[in-house]
Amino acid sequence: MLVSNSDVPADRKAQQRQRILEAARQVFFRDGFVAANLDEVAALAGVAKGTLYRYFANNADLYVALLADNGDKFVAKMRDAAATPGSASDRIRALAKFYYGHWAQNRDYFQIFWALDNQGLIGVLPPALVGQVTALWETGLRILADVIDTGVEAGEFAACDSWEVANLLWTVANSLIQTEHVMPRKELRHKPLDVMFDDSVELFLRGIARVSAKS
Amino acid sequence: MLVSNSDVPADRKAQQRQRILEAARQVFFRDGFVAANLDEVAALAGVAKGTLYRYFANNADLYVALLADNGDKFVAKMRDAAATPGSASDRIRALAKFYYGHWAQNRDYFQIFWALDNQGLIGVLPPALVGQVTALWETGLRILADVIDTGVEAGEFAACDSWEVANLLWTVANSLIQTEHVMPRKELRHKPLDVMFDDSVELFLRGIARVSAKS
Amino acid sequence: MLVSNSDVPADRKAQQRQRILEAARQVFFRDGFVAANLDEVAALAGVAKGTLYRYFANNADLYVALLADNGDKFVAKMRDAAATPGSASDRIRALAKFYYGHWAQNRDYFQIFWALDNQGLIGVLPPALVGQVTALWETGLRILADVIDTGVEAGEFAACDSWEVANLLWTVANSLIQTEHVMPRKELRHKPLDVMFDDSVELFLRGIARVSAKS
Amino acid sequence: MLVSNSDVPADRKAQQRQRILEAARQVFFRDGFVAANLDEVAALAGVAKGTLYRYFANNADLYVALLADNGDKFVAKMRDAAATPGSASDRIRALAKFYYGHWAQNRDYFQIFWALDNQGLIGVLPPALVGQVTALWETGLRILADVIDTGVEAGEFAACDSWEVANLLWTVANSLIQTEHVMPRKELRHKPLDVMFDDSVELFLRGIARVSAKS
DNA sequence: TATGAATGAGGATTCATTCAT
DNA sequence: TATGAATGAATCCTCATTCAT
Repeated sequence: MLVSNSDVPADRKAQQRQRILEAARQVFFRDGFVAANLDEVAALAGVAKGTLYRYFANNADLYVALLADNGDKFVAKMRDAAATPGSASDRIRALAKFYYGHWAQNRDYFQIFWALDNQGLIGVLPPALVGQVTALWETGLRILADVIDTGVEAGEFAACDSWEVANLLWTVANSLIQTEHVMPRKELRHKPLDVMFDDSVELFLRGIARVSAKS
Repeated sequence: MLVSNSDVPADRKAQQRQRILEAARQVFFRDGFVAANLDEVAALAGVAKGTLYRYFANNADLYVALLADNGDKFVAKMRDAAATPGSASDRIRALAKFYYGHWAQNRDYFQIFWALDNQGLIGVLPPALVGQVTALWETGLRILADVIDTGVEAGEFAACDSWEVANLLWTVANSLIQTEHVMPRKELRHKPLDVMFDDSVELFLRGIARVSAKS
Repeated sequence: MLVSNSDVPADRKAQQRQRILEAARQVFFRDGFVAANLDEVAALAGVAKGTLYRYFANNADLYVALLADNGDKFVAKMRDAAATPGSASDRIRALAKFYYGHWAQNRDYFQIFWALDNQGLIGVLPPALVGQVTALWETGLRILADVIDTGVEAGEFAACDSWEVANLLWTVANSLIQTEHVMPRKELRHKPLDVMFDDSVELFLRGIARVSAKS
Repeated sequence: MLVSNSDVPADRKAQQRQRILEAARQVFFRDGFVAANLDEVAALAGVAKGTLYRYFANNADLYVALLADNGDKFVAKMRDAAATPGSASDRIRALAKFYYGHWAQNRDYFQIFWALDNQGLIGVLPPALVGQVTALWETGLRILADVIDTGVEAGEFAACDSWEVANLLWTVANSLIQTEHVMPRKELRHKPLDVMFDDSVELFLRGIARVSAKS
């Protein structure tokens, strides 16, 4: 055999772990962390409830894993977007575009992510989880700040505190997404989210543009 | 003298109600809606568990009342801020200042407000509540959009879709606040929230300023 | 004044007592003793909950009063029916007719009466209540047995243990009524209750008739 | 050997279920449906409170199961009694004898059965339960009516509406039982229930006998 | 005497977690 | 390793009764 027979169960295990994570994602998304029901997670994953505990120590641990799961892929793609050729503005637009698309594909993930605090989980969850999330956040900000720095160096943007500005842009993007969740009464909007995403990036870019460039 | 002494018990009742609301605010803030414990609310309010149910039909109703409680005061103050004399930009600054201050004084209230969606409460809570929150939201946006409109009319801002722009500004403000809750690791910030609030407003104002004004 | 002013409140009291009893009748009937809700009784009676306790010591006492209330009227009317002129058979028919009519007019009362045991109230309720009910029962049986005795003496019925026979007839009547409550699926019946009442009385009369009388 | 050992847990489950049902029977009998306490059921069954909910969805479901439990055995035995050789009268006597014996052995079951209406459970309980009870009732009546029909055909009984007559007999039997519960003060009786059962059957048989047979 | 606010014991139900098989 | 039965702590909500006004 090309594959040692001890690897097969290992693969199995990995697959099962994924199935559980996928089930958890759905349930946690729909019901929130506190209201989520492990019975349902188990049922959706097609395993017994007790089996969950062979893969995840408990509720919170499953939650942690859920958050960690997408993190790596996310950062990698974000770097790709930041490496788009073109001006700093273009790269910011590319980042925004990626971010929006990523959200559209992973709404539930963002949901869980934001819920971190709103459900009073910080302080309850193991510090390791909070650390992971924070690290992810920081990495994203760093990528953004770097792009802004290059824009400033190239004379494209006015001199600024790139870290703060990155924070602002990051904040705007997340907020648009968040609001989409929080305020489902779409008539308050009258513009679809992707348009608002573009518009807010443009507004933002105008806000940080080098003034002399405008004259 | 003109007031009959039968109003005294009514006052009592109102006070009791306020005490319960205050206790609920603390508990709901700390634990979130789903995890909140009515026993504890009762204990904090210094009443028996059963007494809660004389004032609020249940969990959700208490939550509703909590949200409604601050709403009216909020809108009134926001109108005051919007009526500040000065340019549209100044009035927007005043609104932002008020908003930040209001948050600083009512952190828990915002917390509860945002939790609406993150805990999957929309769809669980009585439509009346969701309607109330949405109406509050809309009123705030309307006030903001009106200020922007006057700024456009005065030639202070570029022509724009004031409703959308109001949405953006509103979003930024809320997001800064929200992020403050979600990301307590302050070292990712390096600037205090009030400064970021000011900076983002300035960035925003630059973003919507009439371009010719810059030349 | 023709009426001393101390009697007026006494009348008031009696009226209020009646109103409470009437309200209790409705609620106890609909919900049964255990599930009945004093809040609702008070509301229906148009008094405050605390007021109930000025008229009745507690739950059970109200229940007792409810049962006692109709008892006297019931016995008096039953005596009237038993005094109908005619044969013993005719008087039994008159009693049955009265009993059916009384039930039709006081369904809820019978309901409460029967519920005595089915809700495990005997043993819980004060012995005074159980005594009252039993006495009522006994009085009814005695009236019936006396009629049967006269029928036997008149050679209309076969010699029999009139007390036992009265018990049987009494039982049949109550049971028809009881079944009407317990088995609302009327299609199991196909005859209306009044007809069955009549038929069972005739069957019963045939059953106790002096055999020689038939030849 | 042919039976897989996977049936063992199934057996366990069935036993556990029976133990819970038995405990429920005692508690429900003593206290009635509304006043019954699941804590006590669990304690009596020797299981944890939560365990009840693995077997029965809730209060009412347990009640349903309780009623359904005896139903099948009851019908089977009743058919046996109806198949006794002899005259229609004898078969009716056999049915009465069975019915009395069944009651004597399953007093609590009858108790629960009758309580259906007296506690206002019809309309509260799931229609499925009411349907089950009604079906049981109907089956019993059908068996009885069939016996009466054969008696009429054999010239043993007078022509009659067998369904109505079955209803009457059924009613008498239930009522005697019911009264035994409702009126525990035995001194009102002076004859034991089994004697009254026999006597009432004889009275009934005389009542429906072919008149000409008497001459 | 009437009120109705307050009480708190009581009971149903849920669900994360454990553990024997 | 996987199972799923059992657990019991946790929490919501009800309502008869009391008592200060």
